[in-house]
Amino acid sequence: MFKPIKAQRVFEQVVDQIRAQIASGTLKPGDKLPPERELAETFSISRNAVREALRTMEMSGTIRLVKGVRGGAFITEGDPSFLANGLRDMLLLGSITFKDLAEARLWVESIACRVVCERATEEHFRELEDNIEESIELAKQQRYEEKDLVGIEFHNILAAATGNPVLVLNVKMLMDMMRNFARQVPPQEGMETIEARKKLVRDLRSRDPDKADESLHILMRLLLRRFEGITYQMDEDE
Amino acid sequence: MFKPIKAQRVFEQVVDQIRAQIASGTLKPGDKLPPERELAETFSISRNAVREALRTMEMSGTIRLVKGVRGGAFITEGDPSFLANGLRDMLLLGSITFKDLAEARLWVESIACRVVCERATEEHFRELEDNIEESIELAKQQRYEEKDLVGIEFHNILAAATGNPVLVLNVKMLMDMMRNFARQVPPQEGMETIEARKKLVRDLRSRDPDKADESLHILMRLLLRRFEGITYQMDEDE
DNA sequence: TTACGTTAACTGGTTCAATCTTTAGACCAT
DNA sequence: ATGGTCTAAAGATTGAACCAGTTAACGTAA
Repeated sequence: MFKPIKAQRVFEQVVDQIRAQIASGTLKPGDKLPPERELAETFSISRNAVREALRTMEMSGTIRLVKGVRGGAFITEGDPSFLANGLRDMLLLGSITFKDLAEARLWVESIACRVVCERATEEHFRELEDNIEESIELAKQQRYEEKDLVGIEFHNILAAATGNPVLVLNVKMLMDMMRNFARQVPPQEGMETIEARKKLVRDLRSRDPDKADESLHILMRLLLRRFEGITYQMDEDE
Repeated sequence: MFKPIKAQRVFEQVVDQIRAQIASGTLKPGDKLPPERELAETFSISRNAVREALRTMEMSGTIRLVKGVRGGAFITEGDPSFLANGLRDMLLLGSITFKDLAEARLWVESIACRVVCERATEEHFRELEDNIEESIELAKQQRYEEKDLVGIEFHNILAAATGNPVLVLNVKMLMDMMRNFARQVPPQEGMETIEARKKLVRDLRSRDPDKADESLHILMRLLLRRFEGITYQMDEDE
């Protein structure tokens, strides 16, 4: 019947008002908010309260804060990759193991592959191939760390090829969480995963979901082998 | 070769240090951080900087701030429902449509159903049935808003029955985003969705993934019908 | 003894004013 | 052109003060 009373803090009201402006279309991506001092004055609140509000929105990826002249708070386009920051803590808090993560990732990417087989355009396949070429080039130059980053990007591109931004978000989150584990193992130097990726793209191109799924499993097995030590460590914790 | 230098702000260093404490196990869920004033002193920074750090961690769901004596900053268990705040903005910023969301949800829950067929225990099925009973009870009492909340919980229970916390997290996120849309339509009064849920649980119990998947599709169609107006609105925007 | 009100202390929430630091651009000298 | 210096704008940080909610301890009256 009655709702619990929740003391709304000042900075929360500020966030709500700015959000409302975004919702109503008054503020669009790329727009700049007034400077902190000015916001404080128009809201008749302290600058600290404004800062906490901006900090909140920065952390949720809604705005980007840039310092200096021509600086300020800018409404972002809406790239949700920042979300991983909060999720990383979930890992630290021990509620998620590497095994859970790898399993969920396989499930989600498996869907992605099936959808890609149905929907992807030639353009998408080319993007995936370009990404692989980039990995090969970096491997030749022995720039293994950058190669790993490009390798992660491969999966983001794969998700993007589904055309569903929610799935992209999902995969990005999972990849970011994985990267947290990746720091614990040396960067990949071999070419097996690149070969596996090539095979996957071939299967996707031939629009064969079952073969693509199989290729994905091969790719994931390579990944798991690389993280073997961590997997064991996780198992022991259980 | 060189990486861009990113000035690390004071509050970010604080967040990192606290995170490190969590990672090392020194800080566990339920633990209380020292009061703001004390943290400021030990870090040799101002209280405002501490506050911005705490605000950041509060927004990412890592800590819970409570006021008053015996108050302070407490490490949370790791419930990721906070993500909805940031994701809501993604919706507002137009990078995600209702169609994308519903589609992704169907994909993810479809997996969940298949896994549940393999893994769920009798206990899980009972939980689902108890949830349905609760919905029926609330419907009889015409407490439709609470009934809707219980209905959302049904899907969280379903995800939990997979035993994979990452999937749970995923479903919770999607449900939170959906709830954002749900505010725009009147609460559900009919019994069709409850019947559909009953059928789904029956199929899950008989461990028949294909029939369960079909039941899930029926359930989703009911959902989509309810949100029809919004769906159209989204389509027009495209 | 029990119930109720009062008070004190602790803690996050907020304000204010000042200073520090980074940045983009303008201007200038080499 | 290249590099240096200056300046204004904006966020980053500080420190001190005060506000407000919460809890426990205490005291008083039924």
